[in-house]
Amino acid sequence: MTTERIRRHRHPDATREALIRAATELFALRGFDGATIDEIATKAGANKALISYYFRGKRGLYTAILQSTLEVAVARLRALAESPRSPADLLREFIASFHQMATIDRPYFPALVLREVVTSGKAFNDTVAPQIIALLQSIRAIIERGVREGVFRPVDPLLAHLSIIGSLLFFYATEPPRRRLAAQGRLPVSLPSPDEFVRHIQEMVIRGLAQDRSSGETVVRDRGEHQ
Amino acid sequence: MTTERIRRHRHPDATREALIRAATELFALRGFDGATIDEIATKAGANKALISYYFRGKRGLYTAILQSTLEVAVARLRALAESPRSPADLLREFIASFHQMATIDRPYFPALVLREVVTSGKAFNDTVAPQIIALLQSIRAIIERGVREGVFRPVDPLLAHLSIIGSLLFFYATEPPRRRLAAQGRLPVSLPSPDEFVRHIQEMVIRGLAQDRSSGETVVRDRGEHQ
DNA sequence: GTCTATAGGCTGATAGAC
DNA sequence: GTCTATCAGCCTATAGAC
Repeated sequence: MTTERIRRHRHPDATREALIRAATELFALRGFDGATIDEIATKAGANKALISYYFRGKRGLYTAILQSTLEVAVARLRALAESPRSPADLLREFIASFHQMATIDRPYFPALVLREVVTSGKAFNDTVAPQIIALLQSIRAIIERGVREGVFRPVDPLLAHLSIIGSLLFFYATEPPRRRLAAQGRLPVSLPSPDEFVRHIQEMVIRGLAQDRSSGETVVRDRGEHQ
Repeated sequence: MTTERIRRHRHPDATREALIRAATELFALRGFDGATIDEIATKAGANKALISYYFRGKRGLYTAILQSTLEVAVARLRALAESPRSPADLLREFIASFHQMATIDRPYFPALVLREVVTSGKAFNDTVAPQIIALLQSIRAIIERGVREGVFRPVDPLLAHLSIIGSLLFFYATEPPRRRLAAQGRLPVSLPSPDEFVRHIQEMVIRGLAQDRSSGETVVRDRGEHQ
């Protein structure tokens, strides 16, 4: 009974998934060019030739990771955008959901995506762009509904999308270096918890988008006793 | 009268500056590892050996660019933070100033900085971190004054700083790919002008930070005729 | 499926002529 | 200051044994 048989019996694609996990972290940390297949294989506890075997090379591994990561984000947000709840609630929940993904489910997702968008490398046109546009469409639907219903001021949906996504990606992608600076005692302020960030960005977005009180024709009860 | 003599006579460090200009763009576009000294030299119309001559190698060129770029940003923001004008005005002006820098003065600054912060590479600790902290201190001073004066709600200055800077860096760093998508007709929305973005982010920030009306003890004149 | 060995390309750096 | 020529190192990919 060899090691290989045991491993394969327990989990069919253990090696494949180990490679994906290791590569996700290294691509996020160092970028496509900065990460080497040697490092990736070592970290995954696998042989580097298996990257070609499973993914047809380094680029294939990278694209597979990007694709599957974005798919999850797109599916989540699409489901949210179709919900009939209030636009403000949906944005709040989107931000909370992003937080869950960026800290628990896919910790390296923000750095990975941020990097790829800035680079707009070879994977961008076919793999990334359509997914980014799908994300935009979902946010756009929520915002436009909010504007129609008179709870948001009339904002450009693309601009709103960019400022929300930009804040989120930037915050989570820069968490590791921020933690490092804090640990070295070089930050002049205390580090807020991720929960505090979620609340902060929710407040900034909702307040930033909110329709001015008593200035529209839709808002009527400003000083009423109940609601 | 050779070509070299003419060039040197016109401008002492023409080659040095051509290398910096070319490298800035390529580092911003492809990252430190993605840009090659061959490309940089060709784009600059210089010989690649001159990178070692002027900057002691590729890394030295990169660090020099990062350093000088951040210095400019830090100096500008520091001057702003020391102004006695209203905190809201200062934030508006900071955003406008960032826009000026990101579009005219140093077009590749956002992508370059965003990349370096995400990577937190070798240049980070000595060159980048102190400058980032200096930027934070300036924004922090403005925000804290606004909170003291009762015009901003009590927010964590680091969180406010991150959401402002994150939006700005992300927006300008992703402009080229966005333009490309729009040119291909693949964007489902029209592309707002940079001016519209400036106004949008100014509104989002000021509204997001504003103290709720008629809820603080500091705000007195809400309906006064003058002031 | 996994591994070893190796090929082949590209990259950054520099010695030395001009 | 600039350029040519060259080198050593590293990187990805893969053929072929197991």
